[in-house]
Amino acid sequence: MPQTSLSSALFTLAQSYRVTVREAINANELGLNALHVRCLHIIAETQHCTANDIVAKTGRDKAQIARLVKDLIKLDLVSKCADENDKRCLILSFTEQGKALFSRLEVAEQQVDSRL
Amino acid sequence: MPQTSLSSALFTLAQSYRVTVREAINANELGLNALHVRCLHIIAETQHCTANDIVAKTGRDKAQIARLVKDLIKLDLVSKCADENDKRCLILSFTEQGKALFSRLEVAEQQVDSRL
DNA sequence: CCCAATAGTTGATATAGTCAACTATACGCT
DNA sequence: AGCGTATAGTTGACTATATCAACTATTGGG
Repeated sequence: MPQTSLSSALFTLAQSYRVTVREAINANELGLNALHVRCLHIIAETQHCTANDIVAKTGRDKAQIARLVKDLIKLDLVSKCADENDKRCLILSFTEQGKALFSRLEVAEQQVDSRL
Repeated sequence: MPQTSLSSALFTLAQSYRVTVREAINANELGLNALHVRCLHIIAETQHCTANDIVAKTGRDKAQIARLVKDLIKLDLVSKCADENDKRCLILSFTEQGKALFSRLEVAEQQVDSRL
């Protein structure tokens, strides 16, 4: 690890992460990118996750998130359903396929993790 | 730190890094992005750095690197000069301005680093 | 009931990344 | 030397990502 402690390590790690993840899920075949993956994580770890939660956690533009989520829905990894109490909010949750893909993802990530 | 050990930490860290760096150098004003910064790092840490070295270390397309380097030169942060022994190779080095900016960058990165 | 605020969507546009073709120089061979 | 091939870098055309602004639908508070 070179003198430029953090940044180089960070870049290297991120790159290694990306490669591993892409292989684990069929990222290329499905047309998924790093942000799609990030969305999946947030959906997984957030109770009653909405698009707006993803916007808040990623700091990205809501238009972009709307389109990413649309992709995930089109791939049948995620489904959305209006909140009973507030019909503006669309709660996102995994489909069975989505759950399966996400667990493959977690395995892959632990591989990177253990390589540290 | 949540259960999804690595990836979340990585994303959070990367985001924190980006924000700090952007503020440190006038990234927005200068029109620099994360990859420009990465290029600066590689130029700093590589002896007789060429565009090709950057391509090798980042794994990015050489067209993209060519354009990033062109930006850095236009901003007068970096200068290029043909290698005596092989005139195809254009050696990249910091200008005085580039050095100044890079040291601000290093300070900012150490802030993120110490926040760990 | 009206107004301001919020969640999400869409269209237009800007920025970043990729692929293929090209120029110029260098190297190895006979 | 002269030829073919490899390499460094540049450029143009294209695709993918990201951003901005305008819009709809719903909500909550006077």
